[in-house]
Amino acid sequence: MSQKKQQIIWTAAKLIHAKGYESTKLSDILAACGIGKGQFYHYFTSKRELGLAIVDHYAQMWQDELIEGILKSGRSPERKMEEMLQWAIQFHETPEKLHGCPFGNLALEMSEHDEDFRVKINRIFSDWIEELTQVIEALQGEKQARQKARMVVAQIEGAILLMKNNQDSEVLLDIIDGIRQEYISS
Amino acid sequence: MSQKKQQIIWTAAKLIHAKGYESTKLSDILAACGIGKGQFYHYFTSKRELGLAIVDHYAQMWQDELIEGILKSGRSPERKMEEMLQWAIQFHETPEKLHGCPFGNLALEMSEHDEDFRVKINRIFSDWIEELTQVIEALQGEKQARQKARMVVAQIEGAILLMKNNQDSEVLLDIIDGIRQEYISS
DNA sequence: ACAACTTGACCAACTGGTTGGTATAACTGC
DNA sequence: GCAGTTATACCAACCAGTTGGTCAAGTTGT
Repeated sequence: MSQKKQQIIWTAAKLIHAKGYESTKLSDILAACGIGKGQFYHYFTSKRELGLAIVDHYAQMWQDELIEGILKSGRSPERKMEEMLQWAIQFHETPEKLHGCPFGNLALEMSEHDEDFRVKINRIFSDWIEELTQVIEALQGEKQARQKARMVVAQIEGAILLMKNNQDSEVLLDIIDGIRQEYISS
Repeated sequence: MSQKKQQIIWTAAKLIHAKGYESTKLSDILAACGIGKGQFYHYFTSKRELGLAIVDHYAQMWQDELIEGILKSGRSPERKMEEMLQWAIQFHETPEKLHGCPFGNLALEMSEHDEDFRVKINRIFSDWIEELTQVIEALQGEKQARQKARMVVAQIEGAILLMKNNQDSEVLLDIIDGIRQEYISS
């Protein structure tokens, strides 16, 4: 993949994260990338292809940072949990506006209308839940570990949603603290 | 408010819930309502006015069913919690496609781009958290009751998000069951 | 008669995608 | 080295259809 194509994906990813897929028009993307439409279509066959590439882009980031970098690391389960919580804060709490979670946003926007989007996003969540299940087993044993992993993932995603609605990260921090108390400080 | 206006709001609410605000075009709404564009503009000054009316519509529904009907009822706190969980399932799990939570969906779509939407939606979540705090105080005491209420609301919203992404309600049921075990079966 | 309701053509701007063409870089054969 | 060829990158006008909103006119109900 060419450098230019990567750049377009990166730039468009930020736009779509901020505004959503449908609300981000091709003209917005072209302007932000500083390219013409013909050039865009040289690299992508459609806006949809770009959208899916953006999901892959974020998926790779999460795979590297969260799955491989934290949950599959050799560190202790307590450490993993704490790092995951810190990562969730860091990833989603930016100095400017609070856009929410790219996967959560796209899941809600696209899941019913585009199966390819839904499946890609679902894979991310499933991987997260799967790896977190292992961490929770190590922390509290096998009993209902998967259910708990699901609950934690849901809680983080829900917290991010509330944060976005509040346009204030305090609620995310509060909820993350509650999760921490339940899994690490006990 | 006239009967016809109510009908338009009701019909459009279902559409926007299913497809999102931006993706639901005025022409979709007109077709579903069986009215002309001029007629639409007789009742609403803009699509945005309709959108806000739809938020009010759902807010009233939640106020009646969830806040007044469950959380502020005279029943025991255990009963209230259980009914809230049942309500959350019932409200969001429909036989057809799983659209997710109207407030969650709109919160993610509109919070950064329309302050009036954000504020209205935020009021719903705040009311919910406020009333749930009282219930949790009655169940487990005052210690960190608000944090816990926030955690439960986040968890339900996150669970709905995962359900939508999975297009399968099993994950919602699993997480609701986990919440139940934490607050009622203990 | 008049307010409320309804109609549907019209509007300018916008939408994602198409197209023919130009510019530039890389390659090939002499 | 250089002209010619090919491949890649880039441009912007064009396209048909769509978008939310406007408007003059007509119909219905009281």
